Formats: sequence, C-alpha cells, structure tokens
Amino acid sequence: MEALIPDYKDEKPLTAVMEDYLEIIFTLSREKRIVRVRDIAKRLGVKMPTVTSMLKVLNDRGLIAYEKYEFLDLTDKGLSIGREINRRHRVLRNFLTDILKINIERSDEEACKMEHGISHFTLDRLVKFLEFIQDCSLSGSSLIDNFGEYILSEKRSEEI
Amino acid sequence: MEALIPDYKDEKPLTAVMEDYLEIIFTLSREKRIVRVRDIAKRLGVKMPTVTSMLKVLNDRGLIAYEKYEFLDLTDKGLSIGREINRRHRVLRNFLTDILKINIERSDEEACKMEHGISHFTLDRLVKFLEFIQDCSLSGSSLIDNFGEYILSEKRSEEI
DNA sequence: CCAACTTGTTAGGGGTTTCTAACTTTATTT
DNA sequence: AAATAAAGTTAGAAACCCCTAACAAGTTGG
Repeated sequence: MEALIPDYKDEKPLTAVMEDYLEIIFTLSREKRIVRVRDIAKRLGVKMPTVTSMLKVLNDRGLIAYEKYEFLDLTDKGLSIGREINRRHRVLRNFLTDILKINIERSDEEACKMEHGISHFTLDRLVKFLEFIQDCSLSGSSLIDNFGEYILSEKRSEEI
Repeated sequence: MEALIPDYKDEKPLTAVMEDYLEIIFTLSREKRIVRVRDIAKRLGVKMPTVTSMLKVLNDRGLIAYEKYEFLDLTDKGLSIGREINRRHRVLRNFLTDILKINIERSDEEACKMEHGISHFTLDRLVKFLEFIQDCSLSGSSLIDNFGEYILSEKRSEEI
C-alpha cells in the first residue's frame, strides 16, 4: 500500500547519530570544498568503515547524494537538518559559555550531547532568553556580569 | 591483570538507557513500596520483556539486587546514580518551566532527553544560576517576570 | 479448588551503530 | 610507469536495546 505513494519513504524519525553525521557534514562542507570520509571519521571519533556504512543509510534516506569513491553532498533535506542541528549546537553552547560561564571545550562537548533532545520550540525560547539577558545587560544593570562575579566569589571555581 | 583487582568490574560507563532505568526505579521506589516490572515498562514506554532483560544487565553490573519473580532493590551504587539523574532531571525541568516558561509536559519530556548529556559540574552551575535569578527577583526588579511578559507580548505563544 | 486473569520470563529475531581484517581504488613518489 | 602510501570499501561480527510469541508463575473470583 505505502509502496505506491512516492514520497512516503521516510516516516521514521532520524536517530541522534544520523543527526550528528548531518551536522558534521554540514560543518565540514563550510570549512572545505569537499567532504571526505576520513574527515567525518576524525570529527566523530569513529573508524572509516563506520562512516561508509552510515553514508549508505543517509544516501538511501535521501539526505545526502553519494556514490562510492566519489565526493558527497547534502541534499536540500539533509542540508536543512544539518543546519538546524548546527544552530541548536551554537545556541546551547552560547548559553553554556556566556551565561553559565562554562569553558569552551566543555560547552562544546555538552552542547553536542544535549542538542538532540531540545525541540525547535524550546530552542527559540532559549534564543529569546539570551537576547533578553543581553538587553538587560545593555541597560545598565549588567546581570550577567553580576552572575560572573557571583560565580567567581566562590573559590571552588576549577574553571571559568 | 584487572581480574585480580576486586573492584574493577565496571569501568565501562553506563549508557543513557541504563541511566533512565535507574532513574525510573529510583522514582518508583519513592512512590510505592515495591517496584514492579510492569510499572517500569509503563513509565519507559517499553514492553515487559525489554525490562526483564535490562534488569539482568543492571543486576550483573551491581546496580540493582534482583532475582527473578522477586522484588528488586537498588544497590548503593544504583541508588546514587538514580538519585543523581533524578536531580539533573529536576534542575533542567525547573529551568525550562521557571525561566523559559515552557509548559510542564514538554519540559519533562525534554529534560528527560537532555539529562544524560549534562555534567555534574555544569548542573551545579545551572543550579547556582537559578538561585541567582531567584535572588534578583526577590530584590525588586523581578527579572523573570519581565521575561515572562516579554514572551507573552509576542502573540505567537502557542503555549506557556 | 479450579478457571481466568495478571504479571513476569524465555526464546528468538531485528534495527542501529560500532569495530577489525582484508581488499580495492585513488593519489603520490621516485 | 611501477612502487608505495593514503583513502575508501566489503565482509563479518559484536554490543545494545527493542520487539512478538509462547510459556510459567503468582493472584483472584466463582
């Protein structure tokens, strides 16, 4: 029955791992002209055969255009997902670094793990909150500076 | 080599799913006198056989004390992990409800997915931030009320 | 007490993601 | 151009977590 309807291939939601691959591919394609299996493997901390098999999955699901031994590209759908995950990552990381004063390495690492659980809706709300705090800081009281001092005043700050 | 050292059984970190089970068991054991397979299954949205097999794993890893057809208990180790995950859940959920004004159902759902990625360190920092904001609100300016109004003033609030 | 129901377990299988070992293809070097 | 190195692929296996179907154990009601 479903087989007759052309665009019903991908009802299944993407896994967090698939989202990770799309985000990495998105990022790499901004940094370099071509995206290589080797680079994806290095970024994700997996071996090359793992990447190869995932690329097949992503290709079958219409998220990337890929033929073996050739370069790969994100499709429109893959691009929009990769971009969205990347946006979640940046927003969460900014919250961790700018508001909570967590150092950049840890922020990056934890944003990476939290970015799959947060919805578009909640992320938008977080963006608004960050903007709101920014506005507050501009108009004199500088809430975040106060929080920074509040954190620092407790001597058990093993990092900033 | 390691086999000779008694307490080196579990170097492998727990998976997010294992943490979920421990958290649910922790929560259920507070709510009721006994924890049942059926209740765990219902909370986690899985079938009973799935729970049974996970209980074996958790038992083998010394996180619960469990014999088939008998009641189960968390060990000290399992208890401390379950409690910690539960704490992360509550803090994250409070952030989502109290600061970002996300409704409780969504907050609960997303806290559940984010709680595994956040470190103890970052969580402590988040707790401090929530306390700090609380203090700010007490001393007149009521930052969070202002943010609540800021959110409301945008008419596209499909929820609060 | 026996039937019916609920609860829990085994057995067996499937999808996802990872790995190592061995191979092929492409790129570089001499 | 042939030899070597690097990049990529298959094949096959394992860990993890889920499922259904069937069976076993406990509980309840006639």
